[in-house]
Amino acid sequence: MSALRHERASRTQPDDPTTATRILDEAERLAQTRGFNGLSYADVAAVVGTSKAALHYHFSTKADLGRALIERYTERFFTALDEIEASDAAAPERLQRYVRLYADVLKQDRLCLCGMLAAEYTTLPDPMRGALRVFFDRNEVWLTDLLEAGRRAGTLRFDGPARDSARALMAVLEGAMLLARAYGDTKHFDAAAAYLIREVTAAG
Amino acid sequence: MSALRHERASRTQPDDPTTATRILDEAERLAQTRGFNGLSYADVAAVVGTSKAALHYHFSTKADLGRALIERYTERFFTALDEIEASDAAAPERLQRYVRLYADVLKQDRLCLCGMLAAEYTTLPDPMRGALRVFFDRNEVWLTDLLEAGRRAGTLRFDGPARDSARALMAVLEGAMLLARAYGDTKHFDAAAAYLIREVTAAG
DNA sequence: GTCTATAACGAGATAGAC
DNA sequence: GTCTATCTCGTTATAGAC
Repeated sequence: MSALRHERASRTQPDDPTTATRILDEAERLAQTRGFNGLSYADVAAVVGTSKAALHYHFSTKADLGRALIERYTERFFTALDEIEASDAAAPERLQRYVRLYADVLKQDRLCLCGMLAAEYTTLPDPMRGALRVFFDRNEVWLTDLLEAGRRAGTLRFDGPARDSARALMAVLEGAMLLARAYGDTKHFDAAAAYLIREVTAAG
Repeated sequence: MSALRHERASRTQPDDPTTATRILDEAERLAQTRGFNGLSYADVAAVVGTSKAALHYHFSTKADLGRALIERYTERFFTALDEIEASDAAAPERLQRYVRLYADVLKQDRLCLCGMLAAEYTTLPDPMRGALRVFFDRNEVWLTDLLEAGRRAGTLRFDGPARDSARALMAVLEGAMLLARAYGDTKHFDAAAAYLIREVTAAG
């Protein structure tokens, strides 16, 4: 028992839902609602029930915390994309499930973490900027592959390079979240998403 | 001469390009690049060449400054839209000119002021929130009217309510600016905008 | 691993002279 | 209308006890 506890304590990033994880959870929530600059160690510590100093033990600087946030978010997001990959759904259904990932975030009154951080881009420390672009690059690749497969199969329809459509798709999703939240009305998002899916889904 | 100077001094908001205007100019630039929360009185004062206290004379609180920023931006934006209205261009051409308004902002390495503020929405003082929604509401109305006119004339093509397409259009423009700036590459924006215009423009 | 205490700085805002 | 000076508060970050 005490041996086990000691083993946990000796790790810098425990994988059971302890302090570090709860810090990330609350920091993520705040970053998605108020932005990274609108997030303070004091806010996080208050909810987690610890002290500002304890936070600095786990994430020595705010830039470290921010980078960890993006990396965890990215991993979780692409785990969800892997599940879509693993299914036998056709391209339009996969696209809808992709859109639903964004819609689920918005339903929690949050923005996409990386969309929010993109707005704050010029004020972010360098390691965070790099991690952000990794997220968007991987999204672009995933979507581009999906669009090309759908076009080959005749289930998706669009003109021009698939990559351009992938970028437009990401843009409309990020932008629609932004506007929907300002209106406190997820229907703004749903309407924009439905429009995009309709445009890209082959008739019949 | 001294009478003239006195007349100017007696106004709270002079309409010649003096201090208040220069404050707004620089505050706007900072808000569009770093965000409203990333903008400080000290930053603005340094560029304008005055003091923080002088700023407080013109805009007693930061919320006042913010509201003034949005209102001036909105007026300027709709002045540009009025010019498009006044032209005899067809709907597709008008839409392209609308998109160009956004592209021009991005070329200055800025985001749409209101798109940026939408990301910071939850942290904004109430008067600013109201002013923001006025901007988006008026945009939605203007675009909806344009889309409906184009569909009637047979020059634009889209399914469903024009308002939904208007919202999707705004979303993709705001989102594409966000992503393009993170990549430091306006081509990201141009590709997304071109995709949207292509989808909505009637063939032939 | 977490605490108290505090350093060091920058923010928005105010007072009062000129 | 603008200045200097200052106040108060919140921020990130650190030191050192336990």
